[in-house]
Amino acid sequence: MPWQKTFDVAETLDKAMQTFWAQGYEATSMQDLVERTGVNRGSLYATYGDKRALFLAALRMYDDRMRDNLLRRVEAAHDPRDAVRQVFLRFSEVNPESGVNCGCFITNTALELAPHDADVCRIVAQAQRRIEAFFRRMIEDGKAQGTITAELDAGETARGLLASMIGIAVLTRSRPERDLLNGVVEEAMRRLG
Amino acid sequence: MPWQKTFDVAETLDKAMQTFWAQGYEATSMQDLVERTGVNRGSLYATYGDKRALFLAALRMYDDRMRDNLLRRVEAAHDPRDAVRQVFLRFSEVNPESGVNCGCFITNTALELAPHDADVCRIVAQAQRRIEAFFRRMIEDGKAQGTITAELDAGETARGLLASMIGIAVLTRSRPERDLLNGVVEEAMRRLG
DNA sequence: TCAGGTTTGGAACGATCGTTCCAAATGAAC
DNA sequence: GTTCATTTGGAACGATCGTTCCAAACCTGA
Repeated sequence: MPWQKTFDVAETLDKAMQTFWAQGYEATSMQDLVERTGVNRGSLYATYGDKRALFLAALRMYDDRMRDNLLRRVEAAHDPRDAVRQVFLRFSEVNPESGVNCGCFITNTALELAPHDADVCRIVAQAQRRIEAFFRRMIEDGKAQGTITAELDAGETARGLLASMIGIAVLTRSRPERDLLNGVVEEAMRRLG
Repeated sequence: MPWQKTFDVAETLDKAMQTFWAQGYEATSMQDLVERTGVNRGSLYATYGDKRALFLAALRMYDDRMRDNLLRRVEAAHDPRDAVRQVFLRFSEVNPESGVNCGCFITNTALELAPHDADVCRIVAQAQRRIEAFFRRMIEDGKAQGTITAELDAGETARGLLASMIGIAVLTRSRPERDLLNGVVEEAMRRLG
């Protein structure tokens, strides 16, 4: 196979992303990635660069999908109040595709790498700001439509929802109890009135 | 020094704990621990066992201190409402001793190891349940004293505060902005009425 | 003062880490 | 069919990982 690769670049990056997502950066070896993607060492290095570059590409892919496949679609398909709930449910419920819930890749990375890697920190912080802005916009829209309490401070409440969402992503990995996670979601929704 | 060690066992464990806390388990090598504690390899192994045992001892030490030096003291020194705020501030403000804020060791560990290590998961989940129970008790006491809104469901609100606290611990490492962290604390306190 | 058992420090182990390198395989272009 | 740029698979690199081991240093009890 000379003039074109024998593997799908995006599909392989997706498998690498799932591996990093589930195991973290340090706990994932290049050998793990070779086995999970089915692509050889040399090809991985030639295509994506070294381990850190591959991780950054995976993180950006996750970030892009969160923006395009989650926030955008949810905003288009639901009223503001339900849109917020849908985002929460995404992180509290088991992924129907993989059958497991690895929480949030951004949140996992925020704790493991953000304090020690400026490039990672920038991507993570930007993703968190985007979610915060999404919540704020939904709250403002909901207030305008009358489905969310008008007295709320949109900015402060959005920050609170962001923290709650992150908390859910963590609890999902340490206490995957349906009652607990649903309870946190309901408590968060109740703040919206 | 034959019949007694030349280093303080608890003090050395404290230094190891701070290293694991700041860097995580995988990113911390035994060589790091030797340098940070000033204790030699052989002594660390003879005293604490292997790396995982040392980590578990450090995690238990953190858990014990959170129970004895944070929750217990805060509960004794403040009214229920302020006690909740004090716990939040502990995780959102820079530690005056170390000069940095590494977030919450339990939360860091919840993401990195809890899904893949049953012993770690048990310690982490128990610590989280203890904080949740603390919040619930403070809410019930505050309701009885009239400083917290009587209409609140103590159990559900406590779960919400736990998630918010975890969110703060994560944001501290990825977006250490005073306005953001204070805002989340204020939003959480506002729920108590 | 001497003997005994414990701690200590550092050398050394095999395994695995991330990374590099290269001969073999490949299929489009001529 | 020949040529050739490119990919491929796996061997191999040095570094570092967690861990083990042991001679030397040491203080306590006799």
